[in-house]
Amino acid sequence: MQIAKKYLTEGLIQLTILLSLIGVRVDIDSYLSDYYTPLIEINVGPSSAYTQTPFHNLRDTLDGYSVHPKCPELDYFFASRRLLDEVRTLGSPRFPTQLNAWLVHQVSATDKADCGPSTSNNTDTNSGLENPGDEVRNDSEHLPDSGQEVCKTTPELGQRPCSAGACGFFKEEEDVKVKEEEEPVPLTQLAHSSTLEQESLLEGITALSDPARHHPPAIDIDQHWSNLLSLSVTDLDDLDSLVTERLSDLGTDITSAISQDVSLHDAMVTSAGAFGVASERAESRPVTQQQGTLLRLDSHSDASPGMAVGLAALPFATVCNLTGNVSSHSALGGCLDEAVFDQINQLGLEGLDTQLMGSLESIDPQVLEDLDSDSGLSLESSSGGPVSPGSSEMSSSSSSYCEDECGATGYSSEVDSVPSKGIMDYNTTWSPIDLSESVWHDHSYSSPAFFNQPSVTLPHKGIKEEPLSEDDDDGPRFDDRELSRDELRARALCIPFSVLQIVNMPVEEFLEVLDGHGFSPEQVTLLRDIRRRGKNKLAAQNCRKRKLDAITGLQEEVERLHAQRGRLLREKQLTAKTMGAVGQQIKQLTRDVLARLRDNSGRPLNPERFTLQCGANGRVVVQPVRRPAVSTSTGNKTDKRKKEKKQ
DNA sequence: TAATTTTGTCATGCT
DNA sequence: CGAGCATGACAAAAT
Repeated sequence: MQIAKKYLTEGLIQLTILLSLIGVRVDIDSYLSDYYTPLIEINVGPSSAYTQTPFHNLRDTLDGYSVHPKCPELDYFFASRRLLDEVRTLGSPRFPTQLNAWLVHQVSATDKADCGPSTSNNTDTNSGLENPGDEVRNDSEHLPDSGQEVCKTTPELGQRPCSAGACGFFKEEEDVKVKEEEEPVPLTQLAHSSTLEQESLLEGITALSDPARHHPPAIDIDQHWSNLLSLSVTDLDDLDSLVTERLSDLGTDITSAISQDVSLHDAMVTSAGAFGVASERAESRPVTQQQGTLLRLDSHSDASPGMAVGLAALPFATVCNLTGNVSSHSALGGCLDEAVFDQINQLGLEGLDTQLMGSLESIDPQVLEDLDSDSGLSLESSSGGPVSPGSSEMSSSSSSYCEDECGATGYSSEVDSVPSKGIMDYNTTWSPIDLSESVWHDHSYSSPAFFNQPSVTLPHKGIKEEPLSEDDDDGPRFDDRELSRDELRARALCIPFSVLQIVNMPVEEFLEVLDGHGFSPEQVTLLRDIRRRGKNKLAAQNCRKRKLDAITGLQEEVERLHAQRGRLLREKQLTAKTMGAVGQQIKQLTRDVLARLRDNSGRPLNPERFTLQCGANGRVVVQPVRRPAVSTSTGNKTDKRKKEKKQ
């Protein structure tokens, strides 16, 4: 997995460089950080509780990166999300669909007939997966290992290795483009001229094109490519949720939805308006022929590699979206849009999202039960929060009282991440896109569509209770014990607001609700209690989180001080040893000097009775030993005192 | 089933 | 004065 991750990361970087050459702006950091960091925070997030800070306090400062002081990490999140939103706004419409890539191989002119229609025949999911033998056979026929043979048999193949390299794994794109105008570049040559990673990746291409050297089973080749290069490109928001929660159910449909032959070269040439060569070639050829002759990116939608779907696909998803968006400015971009994005729409939106909707409608209540916390109020740090698209929507909202900018901020729980009945009824403007972007990732109560509902439209008496009671399909299975006590109480008193609404709405709106709906005193009391308990629950969670952090910090401080103490003790021992050595040298010197001195009667001085004293002016004076003896005695006394103190 | 941890709630003080 | 936050304490639920 690490190797695959390394490949994909490096591939992403190279592809980013490539795209930047053709004028496509790609912000890797935002994607990588936006995607991976929340995942980290889900599991070991250092401040998941801090992110629960009610965000309506932050709504005015998010764009300015001024976030809650307790949550400094959100600065990074919000900055990344802002960049992501900018990228998303580069092109519209946005396709929350998936796209599989990137098996790169060569297709001869005789293969056009087979490959070309495959681009349009999107419902065919076996572009390389179900017919691996055909792939190998075609490759073996048209892709001999010799580059010269490639030139002879398929004069157009010279373009494809470049495109293969353009798939993200070659650097000198311009050079290769020039070469592809002059002469075909053999695959092996390209592979040898690249970096180690390129060689590793292109090794598969060579293997495919060289049946004489490698005769692995076709399924092995396909699996190899699936593991290495089959990158299921998924929308950033619903990626991990789809993987983790619905992969088993939707795997087949995802496969069918995203398996299509997408010509990256189309996108490249389309986007590479700056390259005259590419533009000329693009204009000189019919679109259909382009699709047939250009590099073909077989989408091997092997749905099995979850990590390939979950991790590796992400950067490429953004790249694909970007490519599509940028290319839409040109004529070929239009072709690309029509040929690719329409299919993506059909397959991805209609297929996947309807599948999601259907699966959500028929979702097992047990799942809800698993997701639901005891009281429905859980402090789950939302993985999708930082990347939740709801932020942009909410930022423009003026009346929302639960602007979950960071996704985990506010009164959140997993229970509302699933469209449970009571919540679904408020979500009158629910759409598949909203679902795919928020439901699976945003584990908070504060779904944008949900909380952006004007409060005026909310209070339909019993509107929350209706679905709970009227559900014929799974209502009875939605057990009451899954509701929190406050939810049950609110239900009992027919309060037309959810607990999270009550807790998250601003105090002004809360007061308006209390005054303007004719609630009974019991209802008002319950509403206040629900709000107070919900606030306090979050406060308690934050408090505990802070306490744990404080404990951790103190433990680290203790360790640091222990290390410092050991260091100081060693230093003290060394100093004492040095001082002892110096004292011995002084004593020896004193004896030598005194032995050379004589008293008034000409006798040598007794070293036991005299000593040398160094004055402040540098003069050395002979003194009787008494005074030094006194001083030493006092020194001993102080030492004894110190020792006693220590004991 | 007991021990431990987690979580929700209440009371209280403070801003 | 009320709302909200912080936190200790307690109890119930979960592990």
